[in-house]
Amino acid sequence: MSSARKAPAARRAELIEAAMRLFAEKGLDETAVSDIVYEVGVAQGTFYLYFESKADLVNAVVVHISERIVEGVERIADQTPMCAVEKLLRMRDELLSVVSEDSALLAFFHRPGNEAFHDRVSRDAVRLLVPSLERVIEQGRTEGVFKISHPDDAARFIAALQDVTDPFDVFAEPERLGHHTEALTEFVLRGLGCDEATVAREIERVRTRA
Amino acid sequence: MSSARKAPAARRAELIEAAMRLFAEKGLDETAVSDIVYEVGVAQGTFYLYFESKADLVNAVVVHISERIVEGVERIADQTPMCAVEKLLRMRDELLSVVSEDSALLAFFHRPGNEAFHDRVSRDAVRLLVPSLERVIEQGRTEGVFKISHPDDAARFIAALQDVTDPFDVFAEPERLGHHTEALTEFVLRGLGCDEATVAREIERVRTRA
Amino acid sequence: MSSARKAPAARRAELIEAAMRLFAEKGLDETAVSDIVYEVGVAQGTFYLYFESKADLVNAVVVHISERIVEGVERIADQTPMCAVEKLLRMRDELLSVVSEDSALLAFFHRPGNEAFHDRVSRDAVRLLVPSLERVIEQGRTEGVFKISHPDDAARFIAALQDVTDPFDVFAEPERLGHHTEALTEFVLRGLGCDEATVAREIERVRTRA
Amino acid sequence: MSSARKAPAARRAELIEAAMRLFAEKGLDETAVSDIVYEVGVAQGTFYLYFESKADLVNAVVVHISERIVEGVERIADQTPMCAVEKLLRMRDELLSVVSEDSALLAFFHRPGNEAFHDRVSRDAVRLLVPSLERVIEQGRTEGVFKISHPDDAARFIAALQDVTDPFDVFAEPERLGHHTEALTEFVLRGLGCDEATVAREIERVRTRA
DNA sequence: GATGAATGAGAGTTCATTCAT
DNA sequence: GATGAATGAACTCTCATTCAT
Repeated sequence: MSSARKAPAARRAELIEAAMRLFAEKGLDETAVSDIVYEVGVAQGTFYLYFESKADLVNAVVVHISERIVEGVERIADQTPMCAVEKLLRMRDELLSVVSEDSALLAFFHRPGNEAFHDRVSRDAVRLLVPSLERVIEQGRTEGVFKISHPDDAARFIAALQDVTDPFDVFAEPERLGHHTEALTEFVLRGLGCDEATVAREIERVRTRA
Repeated sequence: MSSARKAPAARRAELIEAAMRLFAEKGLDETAVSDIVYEVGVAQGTFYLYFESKADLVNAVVVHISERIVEGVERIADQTPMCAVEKLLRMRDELLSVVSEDSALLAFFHRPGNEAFHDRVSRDAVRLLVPSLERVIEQGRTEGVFKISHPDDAARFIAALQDVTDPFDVFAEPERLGHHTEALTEFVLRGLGCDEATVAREIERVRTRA
Repeated sequence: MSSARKAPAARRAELIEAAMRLFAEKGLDETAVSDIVYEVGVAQGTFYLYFESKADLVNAVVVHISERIVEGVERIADQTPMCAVEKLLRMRDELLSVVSEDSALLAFFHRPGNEAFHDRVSRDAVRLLVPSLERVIEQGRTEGVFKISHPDDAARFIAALQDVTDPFDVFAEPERLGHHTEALTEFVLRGLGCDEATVAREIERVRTRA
Repeated sequence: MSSARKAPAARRAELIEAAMRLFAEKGLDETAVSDIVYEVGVAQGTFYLYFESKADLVNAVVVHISERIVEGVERIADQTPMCAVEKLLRMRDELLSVVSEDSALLAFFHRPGNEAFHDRVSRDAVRLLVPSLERVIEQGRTEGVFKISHPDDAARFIAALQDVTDPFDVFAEPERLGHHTEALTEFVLRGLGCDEATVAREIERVRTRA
């Protein structure tokens, strides 16, 4: 296959991707290092040139996924001329879309035996999301639109709600997703203390979009 | 040890408890079936009289924990003469206390290598919690205190927020726990559309209690 | 099921029959004592009231089958007023029919994992068959129809040829069975030194019968 | 022992031979994979580099033995300038000698617990022998020396008679072997329809040889 | 960098057998 | 006679990791 010499980073990426494919197919514990090297077409020993251990690979996969998920969201948080509510809702959309549009990712998390992954990515993504969210909430307080007392906790709550891993199988049908999005928007904006006019306006926007 | 003949249910419980102790100590993967039977003082084969496999035991442990967690909460939801806000806050307290007060449970979930447990119990508990929450939210709508449009989604959000498994290490210090409880109360009540007077009153109650 | 007290011999027979059914289904090694007692509906320990060990049961099954196979054949050998050729051919028919008509027996022997059975029954049946055959051949020599020099060896050869266990899947289709029977008759009668007239006559009888 | 890296085919052969030695000593079921690897001096896992399972090794042993047995016999069947009777008798001798001279093979088959082997090798060898025998019988018919009507069935009968696995413990004493060989020769040649002169000549040859 | 045969501890699981009730 | 929970040694097989080539 691809046994010829290769740029180290490319080999590494190739191994990570093969691993993700196999984890999605067979689950973490059922996937042996030998399966991964076979998939890529390299020798058993080659694996240990790129990863210290299987656990090390698992870490790399967790980081890989978390980064992919958080990337776009952070960019939005830092876009300068945009009001907090707008940012928050765009972050929500970005997060929903990154997961719902990557069916490999969904398969990966849904696979029984990948619960450990789910948990670690979830924690990691939440951890990465919280600072961005906190900044946006703070901005909203400055703008006078959010009346919440503890922006840091609120950031955690919102991050937890956005939980990357589809807790309610909401991605299964578009209709459920629309419903869920509307309810989430209402709940979060109210939770942050928006006035009813803003809440109503944003729900209307969600509804007309679908 | 306890090798004499025993009522089947007692033996089973004994094995589940020994397993939980060891999982908390060494993690799921590092705990061998042989460790569990040694702890209980029975033969290797006895284990397979009560569980089809190690995975079957893990399921039993998940169910055992979920039930323990949800039990008290459901009782509160069904207490007849109590207003919805009161129920909701008591459910919150019950949930926080069942986890924070059982240090074995915390140890269990914190142990690296038990992420899979964490995830599965979390899902399971959320699933069990949602119907109770939904009933309470519906009650609150009837009472005119919650203005939320979608009680079912709200129930899911609240269940996810109460995530049994200590998402932010909030149980580590009492001070953080107080802070968290206050913020959570504010966020949830606002999210459900309570009027500001109620929110303020309940936050005050949390604050003075600590 | 049949857990009530029962005549010892009946219980034993019940266990042997259940064992044979399961051996036919799953093979010797894949059938556990626990499967057998479950099939009969008695407790694990009851088995050891009737058999010393699993090996003891296996012996009992071998004996059971061999006896069933050889029984009718021996009766024919000892029927007084009948010529040797007639006896030999009737023994052949009896042997073919006892196996071909008992599909359970065929299933039993065909099952991969029952090779050891096949072998032991085969040896045992051959051993039991030889004395009867020897007497018939001796009778044929006296009658002047067989010219063979060593009746004892010839008996062994014929027994081996009749090998109870369907070496060539000859029972699969009736047509093959007819063909096989004809060829076997020709070969054996010639092997025993019959004159060509007798051989031709008996082959004709086989052919017109079918 | 021989733990250094080795050509795969050599390793495989080494394992097969060690297995045969142990099977002869202790029987199939009493020989653990761990015994085999210990005998060879390699690690447990090494076994599974060369065989998928213990059953896979057993297959390999069956094939190994069958091939060894049949090899010489087939060579004789294909020797061009030789008459059918001569070929048949040489095939008989070859078959008897390959088994009688390899005491390891005899020990192997006699060991209680190796019945399954006996049976499988027997079937396999018979299967392999039939085509060669059929060709020789056909040749004999062309030469006018065999008068049999169904060469294919006859081939099967002869193969079954030659049953490699010592059905009557005939190899125990040389005298019995001589006797057996003589009787077998007589029976087979007559069975194939040789004229009495040929039968008498060949029996004489057997007798004077011993 | 790459190979892949070799490692070997240890896992989960089975099952013939026993014996107190 | 009958029970069935308990036994426990022994099994096959796995797989992350190493290292001489």
